[in-house]
Amino acid sequence: MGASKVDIYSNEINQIAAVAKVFSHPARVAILQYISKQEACICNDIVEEIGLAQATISQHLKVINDAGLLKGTFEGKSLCYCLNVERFQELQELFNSFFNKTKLNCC
Amino acid sequence: MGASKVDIYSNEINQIAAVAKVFSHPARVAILQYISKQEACICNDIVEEIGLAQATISQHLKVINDAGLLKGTFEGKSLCYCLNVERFQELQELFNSFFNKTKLNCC
DNA sequence: TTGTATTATTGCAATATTACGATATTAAAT
DNA sequence: ATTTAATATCGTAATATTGCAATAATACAA
Repeated sequence: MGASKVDIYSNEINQIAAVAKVFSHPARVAILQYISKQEACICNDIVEEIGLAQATISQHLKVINDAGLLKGTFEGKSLCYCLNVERFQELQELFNSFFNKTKLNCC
Repeated sequence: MGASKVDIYSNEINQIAAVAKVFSHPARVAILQYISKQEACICNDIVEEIGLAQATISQHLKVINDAGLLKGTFEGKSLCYCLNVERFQELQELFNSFFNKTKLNCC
């Protein structure tokens, strides 16, 4: 007991939940927002900006990356974290399709 | 350590994360979907439908309810869980506004 | 190669979530 | 008042998440 029973739900449902989980921690929302705000997506003042330890930020970045939301590129010296806007859009559409479908037949 | 540092983020960011958390468990997504599908929002076959213990479903319903997404009414004998579509719409718009704002200035 | 700056990984402690059985609570029916 | 049903709450065990310090790994510069 204690573990989510992922196997009893449809793929669609698990997918929605997995995507939502990415956005379900304020640090990750803040990171996404910050990354997108940067002029040329310049990098890791994220740690200073947000005020968590570097290890913690790195961990959150991994979660964001696993969702396909990062597009890493190199620009001179340092790694550049960049939002994968296409994927981001994709997730938005996934959400909207769930919301719209759910709204349809309700009392 | 281990607890989310909610106080270092803006209200907006915390709000997004809180809303996402509701949808971040497949059982809750399934419940929302099921509730909306029901003809007149008739009630708690949710337990049978989803296949978790009654206590567990009740727990998830509490989370959904705390987000303002339930509109309980009585219809004859038994409690009727009903989706609060207005609130649901509100959350959708919150998400979309975050997504849209974030998409704007990116490389 | 050696140093330096940046990011990732590991190990661990604190906290949160998930799930369930058992036990209330509530409301209608008898 | 009792019974019966539906739902909520409590206590507890299992698992997951969050956060950090310490330690790798990586890449560029000297």
